[in-house]
Formats: sequence, structure tokens, C-alpha cells
Amino acid sequence: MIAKVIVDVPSRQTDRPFDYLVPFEMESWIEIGSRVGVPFGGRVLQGFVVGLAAEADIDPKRLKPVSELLDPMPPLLPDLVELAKWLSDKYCCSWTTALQAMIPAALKGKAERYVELAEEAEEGELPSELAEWLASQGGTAKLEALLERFPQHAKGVKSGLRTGAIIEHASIKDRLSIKKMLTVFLTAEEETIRAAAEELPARAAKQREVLLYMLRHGGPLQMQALIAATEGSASTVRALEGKGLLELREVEQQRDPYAGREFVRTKPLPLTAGQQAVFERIVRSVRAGEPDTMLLHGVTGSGKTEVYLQSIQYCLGLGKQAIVLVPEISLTPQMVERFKGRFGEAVAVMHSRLSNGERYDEWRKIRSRQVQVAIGARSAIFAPFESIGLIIIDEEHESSYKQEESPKYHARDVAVRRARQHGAAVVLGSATPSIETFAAANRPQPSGTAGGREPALLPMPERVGGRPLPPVDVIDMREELRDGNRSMFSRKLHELLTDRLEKGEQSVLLLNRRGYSTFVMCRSCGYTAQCPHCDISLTYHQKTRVMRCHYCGHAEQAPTKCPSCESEHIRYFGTGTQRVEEELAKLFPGIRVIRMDVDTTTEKNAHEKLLKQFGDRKADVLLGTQMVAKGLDFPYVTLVGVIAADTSLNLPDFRAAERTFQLLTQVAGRAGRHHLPGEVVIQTYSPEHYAVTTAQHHDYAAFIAEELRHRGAMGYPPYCRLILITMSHEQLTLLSSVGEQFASRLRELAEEQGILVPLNSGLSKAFDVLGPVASPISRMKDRYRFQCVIKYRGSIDASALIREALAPFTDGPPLRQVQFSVDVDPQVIL
DNA sequence: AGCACGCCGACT
DNA sequence: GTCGGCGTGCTC
Repeated sequence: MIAKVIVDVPSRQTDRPFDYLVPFEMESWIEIGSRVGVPFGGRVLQGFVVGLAAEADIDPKRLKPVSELLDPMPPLLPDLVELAKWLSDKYCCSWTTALQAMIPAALKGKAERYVELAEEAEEGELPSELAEWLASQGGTAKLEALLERFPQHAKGVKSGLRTGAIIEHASIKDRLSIKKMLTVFLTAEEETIRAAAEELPARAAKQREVLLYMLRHGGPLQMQALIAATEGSASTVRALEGKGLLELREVEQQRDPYAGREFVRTKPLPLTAGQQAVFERIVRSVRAGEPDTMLLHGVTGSGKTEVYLQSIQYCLGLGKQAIVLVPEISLTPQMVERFKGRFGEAVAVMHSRLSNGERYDEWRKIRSRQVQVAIGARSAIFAPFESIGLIIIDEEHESSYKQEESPKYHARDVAVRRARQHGAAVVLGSATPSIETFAAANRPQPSGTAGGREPALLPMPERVGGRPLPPVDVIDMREELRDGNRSMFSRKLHELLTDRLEKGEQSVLLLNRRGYSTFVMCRSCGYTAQCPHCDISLTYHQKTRVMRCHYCGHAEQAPTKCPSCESEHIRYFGTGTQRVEEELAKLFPGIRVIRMDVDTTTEKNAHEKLLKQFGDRKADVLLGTQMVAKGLDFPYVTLVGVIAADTSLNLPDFRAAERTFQLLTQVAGRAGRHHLPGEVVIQTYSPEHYAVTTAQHHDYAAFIAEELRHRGAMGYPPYCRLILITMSHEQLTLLSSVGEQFASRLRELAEEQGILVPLNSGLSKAFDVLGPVASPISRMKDRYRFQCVIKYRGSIDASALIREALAPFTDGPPLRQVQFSVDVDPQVIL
């Protein structure tokens, strides 16, 4: 039997299956999706089996055998192997990069190389100290350790390996630890133990207590727990072990990040008429078992989550599994609680705050069929379920569904593709759907195709309980300034905050973080501290007084006088939220503020703790960045204030207006969700901007109409699709010439296919190459950066075209090679 | 990606 | 004469 293996070398030249002989004893274990160790170019590498065949494609004499099978159960299923191929094609990455993205980091194995002195090695063939050391290590040692100990003998070792005086063994080792716990077992039947307990001498009261406790408990118990419960000590237990009454063993544990947490079990709530209609539509689709995509457009507070929960319940009833994607930022304890509360032990939760080990354990629960529901951020779309019935993507418009590293996939698009494999339903939920999704849902369905490929639109325009959306006040901050108010709080917001403080109600304040970055500037000459390796300002960290570069990590002490003009008028701008917090304290003495931003949420579970405090009404104000806008649901929040709506509006990005509208609408939805009515204040310098006015009136349709006009006029999605290609090199001149060559080759290829047509031509197919031009961040890590933007429309396999155009540039000499990075459907192009 | 092999400059 | 620089090519 032959295994086709993708080896873990992410380069164009090795991005194809290699054939290996499957040793007889592995034949019944190896499957498509198995992880193996294989010899490749003189070393052992990790690889994935992507195919099995009776015969090899090459001369059988050249075949090498698979050297080891790494897991008892293949970590990937055939559908995921196929999905990985699709990912690599669509997003222009290597197959192995796509495969690696699907498994927990703990399974990214690396070869460990061991060396051993050959028996037939002749005296003096190796330096004697080397041979002696090896012998002292028991004849075998890690190659790494050997070279570290004797760097001067590197060459001798190499020649020893060649002549056979030293033999090498290599094996893939995972970066994982399966946690083990010392566990106590009873060695005999209850009566025997009870009798033994009675016979213990009177002085051994503690030992008797331990035995009786074990009997009462009725099963194996962790050492720690036993000691804690009986207030005994390890020696008590050890003594009983010595008497043969107890046995101690290391037992594999699955770390449960939610261990010890009680989740109140909930029952399905009665649905409103609107919820019911949507629920029935989803259920119909799940039952049909045909791929189907739906856009659930529900205003904030319309009860989308309850619809998700009941749809999942139905899906589980059919014996199928469900995946729920949630943006990282709103994978809040509240959300987890609702799922754990409804489905209990059937849920695996995967978010970035888990350790590698914890994530691996959650993943194993899925793989071993212990759970039927996976809830998690982006990468949970790869949950290794075997029969998926329903995939839910909550807050569908969130940009965190796009991965910024290779493979630069969008979880929404992967979900649709995976649903096709499983005959599953996809529900995209949002109060503010992305313009692409909304446009697709409103496109006329092609006739003849049952249901069509475009998402069906399911509206939920009413809030649960008929509660109105909160009134939104837009405050023109220019007017405030004209009237002499130089504070960052308008008079209105000040007044309402005072009112809430008096009533003991709570407020949420949002600071649009972008544009409020923390930097160092000289007020005399305008100097700002720049990174010496990147074309970007350094950010200032108040705690350590260090300036750091976000992109390359370069750090330096903040200067006390201007390095350029020697003036002492150098100013440090702290984080926006810190400044707001200070001003709040000044204006409202005694106010209790919880600040939530990157600084206060780095600690594990900090997020959770802060929200719990706020939920327990230990604070009057929750102040934060983006992360306070999403998914929070606190009954006493009756005021939401946006400090400055426009910081994200003025960014030179084609999605700036959409982002702003979404943020304003989402945060406004945090107010008045329960019995107390809410109120929203938006402060802005551009009150007439359509993103602000439409958000003010909760008018999604009006926003979309206006935004579509702009997108059409400027030639942006949804009227075309984009691909961003970034090129980088140390030498500017080389980069610029290679950039031009690449762009012309791409144009030539498009020309050959007859699709090199500008967007505004009105033809159904168009393909336009813009650039190359300098990237917005024109230098990073000492490399200059250029970019091309591809705009295209119609049924064009643009990825294939780009891969073909790229080939001559990535196959060249490794040195002085320009690096290319392809981003299909980029979120930001600036 | 790495690790071979192979062809030209500064040393014993 | 050799050691070692790194360009080129291949890995089942």
C-alpha cells in the first residue's frame, strides 16, 4: 500500500503529495487524514496522509517507508483534507499551511534527532572525548545536545553520520502534554476494605477516615481532592498504599477550563412570532440535509441567540452536530453560559484565551464524539465533526472572521464550503450584516437551481417583548467647542451621566480606539518617534515608559527631550481610555469606573472578571474600546455614550463608513434591553455623515442604500472582488522592478484569457490590476513594501491566475528573492 | 525549508 | 594544494 503524504515544508516546490510505502503493520491503521513521520531529503518530517493507493507514481525502488504513525486516531477526516486543498487553492497558500490551520497547535510536531554510536565503529574513527561522552550517556543522546556540548566536533559528527560510525534515529515529538493526575483507587471490594478499616490500630484514625471516605465516594479519587476532603496528608495515603489497600496511578486528564463552574440549566423559552417563523425556516433546512445558507438579519435584542439554541437542539435531535462561530471579542462568559446552560456537557468551547493544552483537550472532546456542539472563534469552523447539520456564524459582519496570517481565510466562506460537503445549513446572524452578504441575499436567485447559491434573507425586525430601540442623540462636538465646552464630554452626555449616577443605573462608554493611539510627539517641532525598521510611529507604554513598534517589536526608552530639536516640550499621549478615565474621575468625584481595553484584559480571565464586576453593579460606568460594543447584556445599562464617533470614519479605507455604522448600531443596542428604557448619545465632529445619521435612526436599509451608491461609484465590493498582493524586499529598486514585472505578467495572462477589462466597462467579466504602488506601511522590519490591488468581477478563477503569475517569481534563487503575500478578499486595503 | 553537491577566492 | 564561501537543485 502507498500513502500520499503532504510533508510539512511550506514551499511551492514541495507543495504536492509524495509517495511512501506503508509498512505492513501500519496498513490497518493508516487512513486519509493520518499524521505521520516520513523521511524526506535526509531528515524526518511530519506529514499528513491525503491519499492511499495500491501503486506508486514513481519507480518503486525509490520509495521510502513511512517511519511512524503519530496518533492512534487520525486527527483529520477526509472532508477536512479536501477542504484544506480548497483553502490552499482559493487563498494561495501551501496545502500543508492549510492542513496545519485545522489542528490544535499541540499537534504541530517537530522531529527530534537522536544519535547512537554504531557497534562496528572503529577505534579512533571518532574523537575519543565524543565517543566517551556518548558512552557515558548510555550510548545514545539527542543530536542537539551533542552539538551543544561539542560545537568544535560538528564536522566530525557529520562525517561520522556519513560513514555510519554514528547512527541516527529521528522521531516526531508533539508539543503537547497530556496532563496526568495522581489518582487513588481502592484495591478490593467494599467489605474487604471495610473490614481492613476496622482492623486498623486505634492510632491510625486518619487512615481509617481516608478509607471510609473512599468507600462513601464509591470510586477513584484524585489524590489532591482526597487529601483536601479528609484533611489528611499524602503520607496517610502512601501508608495505605503500603498496606495494599489503595493503589496510586497517574491518570490522563482532560483539562476542563470550565471545571467546577455550575451552569444553571435552562429550558427553551417560548418564541415570539418573528422568532418562530425564522426558527421554522432554519429547521426545515436542517431537516432537508441539503446545503443552504441563510442570513438572519435581526435587530439588536431581537433574540437571535434563543433561535440559535433551539435550532441546534433540533439539529442534535437528528443525530447531527453543530458549530457556532462567535467573534473572539464577544466569546464572553455570558455567551458561553447560555450554551453550557442549555446543552451542558455536550459543548466544547474554543477561544484564544485557552492554553495550548486546554485547547487540545477541547478539540479531543470533539474528535472523540464526546460533544456535539462546538462554540468558538474563527478556527472552530474546522471542528472535526463527522456529520454537521448546522453552522451558525453570529455577528457575521465581524472582521475577526478573517485570518490575517496565512491561510488568510474568511470563516464565513469556509463555512459555506464545509456546509456543502456535509449537506448542512449555514445561518449568518447579524443586526448589521456585511454589505457583501446583504447584497448577495438580495440578489435575484438564479432560476432552475433549487434554493440557489445566494443566502436566503430571514428578517427579525422586532425586539423581544416589543421593547423599542433606544432613542439616539447625536451631538455636534464642534458646537460644543463653539459654546466654550472644551471637555471630551458634551453637556448632554454630562447631564445624562449625572442622572444615571443619581438613579444608580449603569452606563457604557465607548471610545473608538483607532485614531487614539498612544504616541510621543514634540510640541515644538512636531517630531514623532518612528520605528527605525518600519515606517510607523512607535506606541508609548505609560507603565514602563518604553516606546514599542507593533510590527517588529523594536523597543526603546522614551526620550525626555526632543531628539530632533532638543526641546523639552515632548509630550506623551497615554491611551485614550486612560485619559477618559482621568477626566471622569475629575468631573464625577467618587464615580466607579471599570476600564476595559488591551491594558486591563491581558491577564487570563480578566475580561470575565471585569464583566462580572460590572454585572454585579460594582461599577457605574463600563468604559472601553470595541470590546464593550459587542454582545453584552446587562439589565441596568440605560445609557450608552460614544465619545467620538468619527475616529474610524476618517480612515482612508473603503470600509470605514460600514465599520462605523456597525459599531454605532451595535453599541446603541446595549442600552435598555430589559425593563428599564435606554438612551444613547453619540458625540461626533461629522453629525451629517450618513453612517452617523442612519445609525441614529437605526436605519440599516438607508445606510446600505447610500453605501452601495458609494461602493458602486468607487468600484469596491460588492460590485467587484478584491485581491491584495503585497511584495517586500530590502532593496527598493529591486522591489520596484520585480513589482512591475509581476504586474505586467499578470496583465499578460489576463489578456490571453480575454478578461483584462476595466471594471467600469459594464461587461459581466472584468479583471483589473492596479499598481504596484508603495504600501500604506511602506517599510516593515527593514523591508520595503509595494502592493498591487486586483479588482475583478464575474466567474473568474482569479486565485489560479495569480498562482500562475507568481510561479516564476517564487521559483527563482532563494536569496534576493522578493517576498509575495496574497490576500484574497482582504478586509483592509487602505 | 534544509541539506546535499559543486564551483571559485584566501589560507597552510 | 585545501578549506569554505554560498548559488543550484532535489526531496517519494
